[in-house]
Amino acid sequence: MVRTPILNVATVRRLKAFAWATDRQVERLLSHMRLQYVEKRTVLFNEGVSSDSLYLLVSGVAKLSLRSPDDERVLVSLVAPGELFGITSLMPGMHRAFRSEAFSDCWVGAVHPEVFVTTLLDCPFAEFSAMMEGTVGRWFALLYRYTRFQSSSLRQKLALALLELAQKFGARDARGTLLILKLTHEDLADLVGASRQKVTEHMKELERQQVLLRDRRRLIVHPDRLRETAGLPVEGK
Amino acid sequence: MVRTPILNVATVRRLKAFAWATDRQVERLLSHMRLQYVEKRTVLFNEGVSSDSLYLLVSGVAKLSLRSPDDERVLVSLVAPGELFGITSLMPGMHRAFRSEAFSDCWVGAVHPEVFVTTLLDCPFAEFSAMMEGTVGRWFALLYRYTRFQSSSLRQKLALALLELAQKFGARDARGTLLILKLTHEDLADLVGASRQKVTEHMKELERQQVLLRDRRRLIVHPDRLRETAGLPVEGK
DNA sequence: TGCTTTTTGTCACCTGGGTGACACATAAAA
DNA sequence: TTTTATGTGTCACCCAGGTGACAAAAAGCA
Repeated sequence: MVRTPILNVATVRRLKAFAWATDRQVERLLSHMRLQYVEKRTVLFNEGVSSDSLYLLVSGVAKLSLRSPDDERVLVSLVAPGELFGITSLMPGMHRAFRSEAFSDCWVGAVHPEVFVTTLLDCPFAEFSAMMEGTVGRWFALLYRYTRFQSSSLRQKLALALLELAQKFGARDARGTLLILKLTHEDLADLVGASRQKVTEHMKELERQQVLLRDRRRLIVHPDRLRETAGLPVEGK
Repeated sequence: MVRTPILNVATVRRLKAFAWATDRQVERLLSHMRLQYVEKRTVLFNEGVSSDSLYLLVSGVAKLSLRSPDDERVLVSLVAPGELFGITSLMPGMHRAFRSEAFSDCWVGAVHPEVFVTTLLDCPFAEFSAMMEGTVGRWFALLYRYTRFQSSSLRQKLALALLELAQKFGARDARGTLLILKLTHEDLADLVGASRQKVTEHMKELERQQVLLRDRRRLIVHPDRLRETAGLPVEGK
């Protein structure tokens, strides 16, 4: 039998969560929090699903992870009691970046992100989340790329990096997406954490496979094929 | 001679920056923005310094990078026109995580983070930034770790990961910092992106070097020594 | 307490990617 | 132009870390 923990202001303070909030705010927040018991190994949410809850870990350890294309698992982070997680819910456009599951038996509190924002910060949720997306949204993209890197070959890393560059610096072109940047192989090497020589080799190979082509020192890439070599699901399947 | 670009609401819209803001807000923001020309290779800010400006890239390409202990450079990201960068300034406690320099000649607009927040979101800056720190602050720590991973050996990655775990799950102990978690070598392997076998080897070695010790299945680590093997500057020098 | 399952430790062997070296091509500068 | 600097292509060689395999040790479980 598991005893339900008491979740009040004192508990929250002990957990060092919401340190900046007043007692009244915390109380209000708690009244909207659904406390739930999650058994070890249970999945709280999966990567890719849309996100509508923000979680506070009350006790136990939660795990954020990600399954790479070749089915390797990446353990992104372990969440300690008192930490908030499931933060993509603060940016409504965004889907869960990671899967979350209980690393040990846990007690977890769930709140709606709107309630969270409006009780702790008096400003409309829509404004706040737009702000978040405009400022930190990009940082998530970075984190996403780096976690993917973890279990990728150099070739895949290159594809991933070029894909990101195509999104940022790409211009439509008859032959594909033109990168309006002059990048040396050394720059790419620094970006993917590899040696210049190997980058040269792989770029040649990607060219041979028609994944990209070069016009002087400009790159023209084929996003779908890049996505494929990166091991990502191809758009429109 | 370089022609100063005109920065008005129309320009901002074209850049797709602050898409969520009203014309009036954008106008107000622009009136507080200091536009500056930054020549290729010039450093805008260095990692580790305290951050008091938020930047909007108006034209050109900016670069976020980081120098690892063994002087390897990591190119974290290239910033495209219309993007905001120098986002740590929104969390006052935080120091710059990366160095920023001009990848090509750039025009950059700088604003004070307070002005930014209070014009776009009517809520006190202090509250907003506390909120940011409490929610996305941890994500920055992750990004930081992953960017460091880029140019590290397995031994260093392990040290880095254990250090993070010690901060989250550590309890003071006579012999060092006790991790209140039962972690298998496989968990650690997933965390650093390595094979279980090699993790075992390195853990044995770290034990031999007294960087950590084991009490049954609990780890007791020595943060200073971990920091040293991770190639980070040791606290208190 | 014994039995089963999960971890740990340690091999031998293989491979992706790092390193240094150097010729060649391309750009920038004079 | 010619000169000089910077980027690219391709070697041969080396090593950190991956893989598979298996025995020993712990931890759970009846």
